[in-house]
Amino acid sequence: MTSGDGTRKSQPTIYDVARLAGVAPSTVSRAFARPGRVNADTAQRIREAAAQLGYRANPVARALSTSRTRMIALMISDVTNPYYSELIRGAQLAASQEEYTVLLTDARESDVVERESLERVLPVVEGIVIGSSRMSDSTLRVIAKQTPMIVLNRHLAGIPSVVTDNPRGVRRAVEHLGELGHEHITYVAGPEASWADGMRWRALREAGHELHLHTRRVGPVAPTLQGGRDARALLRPHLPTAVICYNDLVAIGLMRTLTAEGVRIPDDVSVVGFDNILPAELVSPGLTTVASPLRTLGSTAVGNLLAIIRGALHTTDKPFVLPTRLVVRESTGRTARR
Amino acid sequence: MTSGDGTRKSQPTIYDVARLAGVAPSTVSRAFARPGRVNADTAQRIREAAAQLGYRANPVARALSTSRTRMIALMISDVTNPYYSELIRGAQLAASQEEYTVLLTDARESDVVERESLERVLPVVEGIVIGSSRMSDSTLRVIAKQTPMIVLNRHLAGIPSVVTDNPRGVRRAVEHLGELGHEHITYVAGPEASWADGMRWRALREAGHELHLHTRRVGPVAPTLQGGRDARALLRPHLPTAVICYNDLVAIGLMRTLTAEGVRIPDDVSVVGFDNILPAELVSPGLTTVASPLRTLGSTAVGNLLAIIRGALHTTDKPFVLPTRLVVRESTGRTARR
DNA sequence: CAACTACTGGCAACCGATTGCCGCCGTCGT
DNA sequence: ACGACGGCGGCAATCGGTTGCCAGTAGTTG
Repeated sequence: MTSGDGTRKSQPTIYDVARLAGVAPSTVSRAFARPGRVNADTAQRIREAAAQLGYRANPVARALSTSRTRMIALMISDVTNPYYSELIRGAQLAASQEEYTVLLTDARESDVVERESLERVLPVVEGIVIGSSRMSDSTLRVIAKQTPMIVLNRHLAGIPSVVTDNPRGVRRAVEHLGELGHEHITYVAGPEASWADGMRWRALREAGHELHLHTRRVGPVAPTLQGGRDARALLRPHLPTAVICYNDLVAIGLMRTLTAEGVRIPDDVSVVGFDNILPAELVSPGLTTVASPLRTLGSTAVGNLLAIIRGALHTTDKPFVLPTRLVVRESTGRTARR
Repeated sequence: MTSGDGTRKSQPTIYDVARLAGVAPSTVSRAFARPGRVNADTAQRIREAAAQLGYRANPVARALSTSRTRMIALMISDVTNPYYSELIRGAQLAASQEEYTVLLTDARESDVVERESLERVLPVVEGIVIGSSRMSDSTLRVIAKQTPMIVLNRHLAGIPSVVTDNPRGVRRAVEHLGELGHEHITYVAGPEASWADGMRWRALREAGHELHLHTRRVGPVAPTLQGGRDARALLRPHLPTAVICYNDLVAIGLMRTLTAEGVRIPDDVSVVGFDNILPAELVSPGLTTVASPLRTLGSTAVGNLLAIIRGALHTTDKPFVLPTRLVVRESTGRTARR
């Protein structure tokens, strides 16, 4: 009972090529894998035979004996989040440059799914980039012991990471609000487990202190549109004039809720987000945000990972820091309120 | 010179388990693969030994002899496009239900990249879902001959596909505009290679004819925000009162350009998009759009593909049609103009 | 009691590449 | 003339499972 498709004819193997070229299979293998090891004429004959048969090396067989699959995993918590679009793009970019394939594992915000897909994928990949994860530091360390790993926007002693320069970004945002005359800034916090959240709040406190602005923290809320809607309630009874949100989705959710109430942005409230995802540019008013170099984040993570796999880069403890940039749009301005 | 990571200790194999349990490796294999084939007591002993060693079957080795990798490919032209977020999610959902892994191949809108990543991925997967592709029908047919394939929103005789019910959706949109008093509808066309584009325009013509509305077609434009901006010029000299765009991105791009010019939406122009991607809900005014069941599209495609691989589903020629739904938001209304 | 069957477990041959080691051959040095 | 050596190709083991086939045992049947 063959499955319903057309004849899936078996690909030619190294043995077929060897027979046609009149050499041993091992010679065929070497002809492709180590140039120079085989006599130029022989190699030429082999290449012709291979071309004639349309031979392509079977990656599975190769992986079995070399245990190099040329695949890496990229683990994220939610493909649906626009934050990851550009990140994935960057990762793919860097991977395909070295002829690697990236296996996307989407945890769908569930730790069960995360564990399962990780287990399915781990034995197949040569390394893994943790874009985001619900797993504990210790669990991650266990995994890192088995396979090369890079972590994004999170700090784990002994495990290489790539992070964005939150302090600088926050600083710029605070300066911007300060220049607009705001004296109080409220931070809408994201998930407590988020390392970036801690960084942002701390940086905000410090910047506020230096620039003589009052800071306050509310939350945490979920890092989603809904989280932003939920944040509205946390801003009672006195709506602040300036709000910095954990990320763009939260900021957008909040803006929409406020706008629906008749609150004017930026006249009544200025709102700032983080990351600069695509929708930040599309909403009205456009969202002022601390932009992360999302694509670069993905590509340097993969680049570093491949370097480690290659043995070219030594597992450095120091996080690799990527610069941020304040993108000013229309969601921030002088307050019309007293 | 080992690479910089911790000791990547080799996983235990069936040979280790066999030794510990005092049986032959083949028995271990059978104990897991065919329940009942091995005596219950023996199987129990083997399971204990495996647990003790923390044995996990090596998927690469298994794939070599069975040529079943439990991986499928999902090919799309641009991960960055929000259209694919939900689609990917749906695909992952269906795949993980049957313990399959999906390999995302992002063509980055380049045929070279598309070919390369496809070649890298094809020998490894058991089947492929074409989410979008620049490849010609004949090229796709060649590939379909080698491996099970499902195509989305495109029709290829002899190759199973999953499509959205464009005619019905268009019909609803036209009725909606008709009810609002519009008498002329302009269609901003997408890429000529797009099968969906042809469907939409044809359905629009027909619906317009039946409902006694005038229809016109401009374009084509790229299926992106920029395409939408470009579309503005095509609407001169007389701005129509109602525009249906190839997809949401085009619609949003167009709306932004118009709004920047001071054109009021929907008072001066009503705009309708297709697909109902996330930003459609976020922009102001909210975009009225013919929603595709994106997640379902992804999951049924993968579901059908796996059924074909399993041999359970026969390669049907008939496209699998998924219903659309008109989502009315604020971008459509009665025209204030004469 | 012979014959037949069902149940189990082992042997060994794959799947398709990679690679250590050996041997053949021709060349060069002394 | 003989040994050393470099170039090149083949042999065979290996990666870790899967599976067809066979044999031994026990239970059943006539």
